[in-house]
Amino acid sequence: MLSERRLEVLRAIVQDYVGTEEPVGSKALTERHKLGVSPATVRNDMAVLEDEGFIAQPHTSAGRIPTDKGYRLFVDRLAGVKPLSSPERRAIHNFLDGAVDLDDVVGRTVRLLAQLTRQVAIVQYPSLTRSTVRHVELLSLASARLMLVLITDTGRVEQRMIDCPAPFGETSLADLRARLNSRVVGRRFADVPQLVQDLPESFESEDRGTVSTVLSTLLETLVEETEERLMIGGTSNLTRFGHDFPVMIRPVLEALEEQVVLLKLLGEAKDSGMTVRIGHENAHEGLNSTSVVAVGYGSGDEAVAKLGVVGPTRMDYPGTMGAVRAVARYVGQILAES
Amino acid sequence: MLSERRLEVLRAIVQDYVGTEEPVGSKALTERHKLGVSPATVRNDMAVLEDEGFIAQPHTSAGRIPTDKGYRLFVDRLAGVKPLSSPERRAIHNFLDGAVDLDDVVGRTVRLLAQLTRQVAIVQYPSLTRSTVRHVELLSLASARLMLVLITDTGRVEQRMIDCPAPFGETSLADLRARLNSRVVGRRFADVPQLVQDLPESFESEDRGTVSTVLSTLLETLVEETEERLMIGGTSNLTRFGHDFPVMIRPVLEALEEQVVLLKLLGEAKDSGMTVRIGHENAHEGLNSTSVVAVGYGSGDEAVAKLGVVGPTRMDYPGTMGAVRAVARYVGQILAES
DNA sequence: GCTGGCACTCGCGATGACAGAGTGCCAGGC
DNA sequence: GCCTGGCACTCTGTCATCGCGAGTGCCAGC
Repeated sequence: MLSERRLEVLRAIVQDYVGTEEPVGSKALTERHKLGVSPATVRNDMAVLEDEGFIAQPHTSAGRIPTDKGYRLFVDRLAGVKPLSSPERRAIHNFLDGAVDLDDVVGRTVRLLAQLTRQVAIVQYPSLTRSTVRHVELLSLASARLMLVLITDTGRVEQRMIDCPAPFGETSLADLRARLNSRVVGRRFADVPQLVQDLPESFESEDRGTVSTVLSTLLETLVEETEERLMIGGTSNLTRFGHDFPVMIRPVLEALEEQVVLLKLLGEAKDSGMTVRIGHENAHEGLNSTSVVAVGYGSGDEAVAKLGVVGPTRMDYPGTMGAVRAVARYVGQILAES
Repeated sequence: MLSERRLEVLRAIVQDYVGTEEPVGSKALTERHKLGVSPATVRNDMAVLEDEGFIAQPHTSAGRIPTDKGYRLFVDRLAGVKPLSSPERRAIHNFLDGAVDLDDVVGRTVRLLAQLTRQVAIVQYPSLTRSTVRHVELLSLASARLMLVLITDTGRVEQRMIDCPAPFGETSLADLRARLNSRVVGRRFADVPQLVQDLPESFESEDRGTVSTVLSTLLETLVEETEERLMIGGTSNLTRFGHDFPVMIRPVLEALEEQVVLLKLLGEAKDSGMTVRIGHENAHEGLNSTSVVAVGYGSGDEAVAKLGVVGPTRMDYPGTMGAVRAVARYVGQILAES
């Protein structure tokens, strides 16, 4: 077990390194922090911390920098979540309140988060899996061509074209529309399949083919759209990465372009509470020198999606976590209201 | 006027510089290209080209690199558009054919373009300005709450919530829906306002308020959505920029994050034919060291939106132009079919 | 267990020498 | 008049050297 003072030394190292981007030595530490001991003592502590793998020296006789393990300890035991300043709070409200639709909410959120944390922000669209159906609409575009529109409680709209096997009259259409809605409105996506299972049977035989087609398209949409979408922003903050960034930035940009990678990244985050993944804790290689701070957000108690930021392992964890949490909460509220 | 050979020298310089990324000297030129003259002669030609401002030397006694003006001449007079290879053509078809909806088409296009050109791709969503209305749908969500869904011929769907001033019956709703559609379906957005102008008058006085609200929301949607959306991709290709890229890349990433900037950028491109903007020809400062190749695309003869790529001024213009044009054509076809 | 002192290591920046690439110019040849 | 070969010059990039400063590890003493 590490003594109280050693932890204090680690905290000081992390804080200074995050601030200066330069390896921090024993003398500088005692000057900037009131540790109440001499540099020599700090050196001994540092030697221990290095043995334990919490810090490392880039070269012999340079200062120390925290390792991933060091950051981990810092996040878990030494750092709290820094609450936002009230101007920052106000900024969140002002910025998000003007949103007109879901795309807008997500877009604003991503920009806001990037700006607050000065890092790359990722916001997942509210997942359809846990959503409920607000409305299903069927439109007749041509005699044998329908359009299916699905509206969710999170304000998302999906549409699909349907080519019917046979012409489908307006009355049948109205009938199907009404029955469909009475069964699925307010229900969760997951429950829809069994709720509509027997619908075709109640129609005239000539219409059954079309009804089945419509239903299968609907179910397909539900499944397909569970593949979530997301939006990212603030990539220009990557230039803040460090001096050696040409080599670091490439794999990160590449990872950010792969939606699949990002979805997996967010997926790995815990459903509730904040998740911080540091450096090599990230499964994806390209992100081995980055940290990810992610949290779920949702309109009710349940998280419907996640959002977070990606930045250098050398980041201001308390501040970042504070911003991420605050934004997530407020987005949740916005969604609940709309 | 520049002699034939001088132009040939310029072409050789551009080609070599694009290939090697290094200032090209007279000796290297005569070795790699069969100019039929000695290095000394080429030196004289280079001196002239430099006087005219087509090439420059980074430092005294270094090789020459093309200036923006040099690239301009190259593009205008020396380079054709390189047709794609047939594997590339096939790739386009394979890649775009599987698209299921508009988002998907745009998403695939942007990825494809980034991959083909190895540069940053920008694809504008088909503009609603020149689009026509395929269908307008009105749904009643609650007694005094409606949802308006607008479907365009390019497959785009927009929805808006409407809070009615007074409850609105199902019959009135069906009535409004029918009349609205009979008037606007197949019409251009620009024509819609006058087509629906007198609609409220034909309704009962108690419903007029709601009808007006619906109409104004519809018109608002038409206008608002003329602010076009776009999608970008391939930002990791920015790392290919050059050696001095840390300083170049930052403003570019920043510019790419500003949709407004990009829309203006595409807006500056000619409506028909391909537009190439080189270096300082771009109005936006951050893009002064990049070139933009853009072209309109559309489902019919008319361009409904634009797409293009952003890359270093030192880019393979013929190849890039070929790829951009080919992709634009094929996307146009896809849109026309759907 | 903390502290001050001391010798040692190592990275970094400045300096200078050097090779290589490229230029401009000039005199001579076709 | 235009092209060519030759030559002197300039500049960059690289490499080795060197001294400084920061930082460490260890040890003896309190």
